[in-house]
Amino acid sequence: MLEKTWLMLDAFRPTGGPLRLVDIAHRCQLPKSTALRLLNDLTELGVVVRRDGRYLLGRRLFELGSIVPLERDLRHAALPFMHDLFEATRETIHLGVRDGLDVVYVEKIRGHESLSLPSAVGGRLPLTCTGVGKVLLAYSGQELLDEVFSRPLRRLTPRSIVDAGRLEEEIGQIQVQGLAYEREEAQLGNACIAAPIFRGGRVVAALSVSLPVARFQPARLAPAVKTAALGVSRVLVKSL
Amino acid sequence: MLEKTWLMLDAFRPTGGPLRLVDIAHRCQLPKSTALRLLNDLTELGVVVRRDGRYLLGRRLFELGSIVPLERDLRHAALPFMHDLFEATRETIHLGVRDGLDVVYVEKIRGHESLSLPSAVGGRLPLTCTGVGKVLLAYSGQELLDEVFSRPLRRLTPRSIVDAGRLEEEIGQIQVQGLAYEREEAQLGNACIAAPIFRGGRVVAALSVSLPVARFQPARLAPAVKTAALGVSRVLVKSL
DNA sequence: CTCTTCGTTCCGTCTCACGGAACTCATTGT
DNA sequence: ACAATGAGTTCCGTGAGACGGAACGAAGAG
Repeated sequence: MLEKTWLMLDAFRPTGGPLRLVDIAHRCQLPKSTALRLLNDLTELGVVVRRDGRYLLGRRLFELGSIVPLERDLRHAALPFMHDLFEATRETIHLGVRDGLDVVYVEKIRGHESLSLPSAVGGRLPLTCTGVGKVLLAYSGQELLDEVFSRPLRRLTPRSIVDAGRLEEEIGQIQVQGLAYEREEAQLGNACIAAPIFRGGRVVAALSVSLPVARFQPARLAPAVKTAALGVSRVLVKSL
Repeated sequence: MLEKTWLMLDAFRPTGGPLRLVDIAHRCQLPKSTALRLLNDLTELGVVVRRDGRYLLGRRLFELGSIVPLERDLRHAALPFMHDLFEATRETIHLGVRDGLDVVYVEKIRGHESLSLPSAVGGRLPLTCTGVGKVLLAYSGQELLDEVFSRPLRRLTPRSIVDAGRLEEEIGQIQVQGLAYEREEAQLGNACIAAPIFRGGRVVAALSVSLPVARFQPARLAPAVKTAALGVSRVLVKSL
């Protein structure tokens, strides 16, 4: 029953709702009566909320999610540097960690005129399609690389890297430069530059600047991103 | 059983762990064997995580919490203005909403040298002890005020307002000025100025600037906070 | 070496989660 | 006007599995 509950909550991805009863039941392959009962229970608990007949994820979930320790400490350490980076570049800043073969975005800073990205805090994208993901991949060791190469590479745009050789080469470059570039591999029109954040010798996260390809100037952005990522790494060493 | 599960997750407040089995069992008034079973289930689901014998809240919770729609839309609308405000003041910025008689912080921006506040995203404080809370209180209607006054006012510091008359008077001032001030009522050494965010004629949130009392200059901060809050209100009207 | 204290395992009891079926209520099509 | 569809909801008999007391093992503390 617990399993069913969390399956239902997952059904709310990626928007958090609003969803109708039947949709939820269908996505989870559950009988309507079962779905209804569980949703009623969850509503009573404040985990989901009902608004004009539809269900949405509720505040209790938000509150608990906000205090998840790993993410919270990382964000706490990284946010000031992300703000520095934002002020220096005026572009969208992302902080992401790895979970399996995905990158999960943990924090984001955007300006008024920000481009709309397929990423959102709490969202997932394939490691191989994003700057943040490629950095994490390049520093996470051989076993992970083997696993990535053991299945076909996912594609989000015509520019996504789907050739294993091409990716391998790029991973090598990233390891040398300490930086990853990405051009329209996650979303057309969008480019990104990313740098790794370390703790105790291992990558724990990555920082990136995303912007329209038209404005993409790697040489200008590279030092700023590197500096910021390094700053976060230094704080992490002390605090965690 | 659902209820027990969420009771257990609440036991992780406010830090998210790490907690020992017995502590969790004790906080929830559950037998050890029951607590163990549930924690095992939750661990398997990725909702909690086990690290050297202790339990912590896990990433699945973080991801789901991040996509809770109400909070997400509000944050999305407010963040650019919060950054403006941060750049103008270089002080800690908060965004909070009301839940019952508490304020729940939904977003926060802080600089490198930031003061450590009792607030954190996902954290709760009594409405009457914070700038954000007092603003929300002042614009949420009479029923809420009645409820607040129907029980003794909570105290966080020697300066917290515990006199009903005093609070009533201040509520009046807030309604006139469209701004709330707070001096060491939530934490000694800390002051704050807050302004309401509206949507469809009702308060939905409040924005605040927090800083050491020594640097507190209401006259300088007031216009910036008001402008930012107004900006958010305008965006909300369009988008939601 | 004994006394705690914590995590873990086991198992008999009985609750309550489960989901099929039937019902209501709009909405749509003919 | 009247079926027909598809939504949300209610009901209830069955049986899986949640429950928690008790006993066990391990690791410190004094």
